[in-house]
Amino acid sequence: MEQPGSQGTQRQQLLLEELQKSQSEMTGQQLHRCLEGQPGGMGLATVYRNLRKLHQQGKVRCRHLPTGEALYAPVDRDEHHLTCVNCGTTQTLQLCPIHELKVKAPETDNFKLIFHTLEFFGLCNRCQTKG
Amino acid sequence: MEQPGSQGTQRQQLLLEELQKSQSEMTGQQLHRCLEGQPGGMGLATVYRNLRKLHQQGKVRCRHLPTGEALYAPVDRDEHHLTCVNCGTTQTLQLCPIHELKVKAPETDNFKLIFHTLEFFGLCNRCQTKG
DNA sequence: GTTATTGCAAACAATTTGCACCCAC
DNA sequence: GTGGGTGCAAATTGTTTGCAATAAC
Repeated sequence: MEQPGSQGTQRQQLLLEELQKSQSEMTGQQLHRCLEGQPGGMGLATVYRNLRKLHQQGKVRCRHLPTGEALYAPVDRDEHHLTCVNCGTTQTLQLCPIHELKVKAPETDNFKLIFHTLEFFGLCNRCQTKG
Repeated sequence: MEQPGSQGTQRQQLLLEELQKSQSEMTGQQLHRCLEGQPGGMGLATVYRNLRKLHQQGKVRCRHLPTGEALYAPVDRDEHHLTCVNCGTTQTLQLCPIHELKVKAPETDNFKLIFHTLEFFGLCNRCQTKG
């Protein structure tokens, strides 16, 4: 298993930088397109392989759209999402309520927490009034 | 848009009951297999169509395995998960830290919260010692 | 040299869709 | 009879894998 502190391979580093640069979360496909042509361009398979490794190293977090696409973001970007179950639009929530709270549970005793994902679902303003 | 309070169709009700009955989260495939043969048995397409509707009505929550499969659970079951990024095993966390905390953010003002998903990632006991 | 990483194309699997049929009202 | 819900099978799509070539150390 790759050690947490390691830099990772060049390609992994590149993906991570690309994600850091981006304002928003990116899919594997987007990362692939985005790096295409560039000197560091890489095949789709490599993109996915490295995204998985980055996730295993706790450097990258992902969530899934209803379409099944995975959206990736660096874990150090501490933001979460508000998604409308009706229209599917998402807004970013800068605040993270978890960090104001100690997670205290017997289950976490033997578990080394690295990051978490938190997503709120509900109805956006538009959909409330439309409904 | 279906109203939040509605009972939904018979099939939706059946799926919801099946999920309530189950101790653990279920995939679409499992629900399909599980209902097959039974009088209420339904095609795979119908299972997915109705799961989507249940999610839109805020009655069902889902999270995705690294494999891309979606796991469904009733929203009223207030549990979350602890997933090991290395071996992928998951434990259930009965406590929900969010409920002890008011989510106070400008973004949530016009948003009607229905439910949320929260998942912790890190290293389980085994993988910590192995690494 | 040995081992891990890559690219390509083929394979995979979960999910979605087209369409004809059926049911409820 | 009209509109929505359903089953089936086909199509779609994101992701993974096999394998030979390549780069890392």
